[in-house]
Amino acid sequence: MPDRGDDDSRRDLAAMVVPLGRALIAGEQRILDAQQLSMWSYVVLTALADEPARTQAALAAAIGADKTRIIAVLDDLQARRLIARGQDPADRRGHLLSLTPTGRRAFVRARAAIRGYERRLLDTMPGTDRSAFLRGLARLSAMSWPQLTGAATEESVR
Amino acid sequence: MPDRGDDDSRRDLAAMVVPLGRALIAGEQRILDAQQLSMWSYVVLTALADEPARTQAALAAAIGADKTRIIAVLDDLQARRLIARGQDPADRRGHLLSLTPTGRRAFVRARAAIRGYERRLLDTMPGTDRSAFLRGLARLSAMSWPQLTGAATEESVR
DNA sequence: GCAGATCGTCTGCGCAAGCGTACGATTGCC
DNA sequence: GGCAATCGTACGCTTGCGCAGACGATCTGC
Repeated sequence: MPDRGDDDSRRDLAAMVVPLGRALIAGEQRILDAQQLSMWSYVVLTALADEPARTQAALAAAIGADKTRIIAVLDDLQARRLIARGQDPADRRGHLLSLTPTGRRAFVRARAAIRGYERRLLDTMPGTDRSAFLRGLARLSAMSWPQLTGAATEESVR
Repeated sequence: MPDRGDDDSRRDLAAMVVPLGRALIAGEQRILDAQQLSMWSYVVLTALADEPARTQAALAAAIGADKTRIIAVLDDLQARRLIARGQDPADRRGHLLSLTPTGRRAFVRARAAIRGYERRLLDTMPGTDRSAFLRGLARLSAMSWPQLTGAATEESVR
């Protein structure tokens, strides 16, 4: 007999995931405030730490943001010498975006603080649950948007 | 040696949880559209199915909504005979809120559709991971807001 | 070398949500 | 019996976000 017992009583997935997301955002915002970073700034730094971007449009697409809404963020980060916004000699329309050494240090510091915060939360649960939780979360979050939303109407996901 | 290997490379919790929440909302919205229900309507029905409310303010507080913003929702649900908004003989200021039989049927139908959707998503992962994932998620989402956000600044969570 | 696409920037619209205020009706305290 | 508090309702303000359009500068295909 499959353990469907908890299925009827448990709350909806969205009813747990969404408020949790809100709380995580609020908690991380606090940490980032201490580092004078906004959430968007941190997302940008994360993306650029992964790899530099050849255009702002590409960066915006990579982080799922509106291309017009990251301009102010980039302006700020550039003014604080955390990123470099250089001319692309091969295409003078675009801007080459990369982290400065200062920017990379700031990012590493911010991420360490955030990782510490998350670790404190995750350490609330047993170790085996924690890794399974992270594995499951990663799997779901790796699914594409059409896959995730499409399962609402189509009959098979796999 | 603890398995910290994935910790340095994995994405931030919030970066996985928040988009997942958005996708879940979008998927469930699709389902609810088919039942002519909004997300707020569904949340209200869920709360009232659990137990009737003695005042609108209590209901709003229970679902974490603004008391002024559920008025239109209640108006609509009442007009469609899904909820009953009766006068409280003991306190003529408040309204007794409860599900009508029709409302309960609509709720059960909607929840079944949503559960099916979530099951299709969860069945993507191995069974053992699934239950651990749900357990961990439930644990995190059961933590209070001050607990979740406070871990950002304070040193102990437990 | 010209037409059409792309890039960064600016501006404005629309929507949803939270928050505060106000107000009449009503209740409970003392 | 009077005063503060509560309930439901309406209104407006503000913030954040997505989306769209426009513009000059620039690149690419042909």
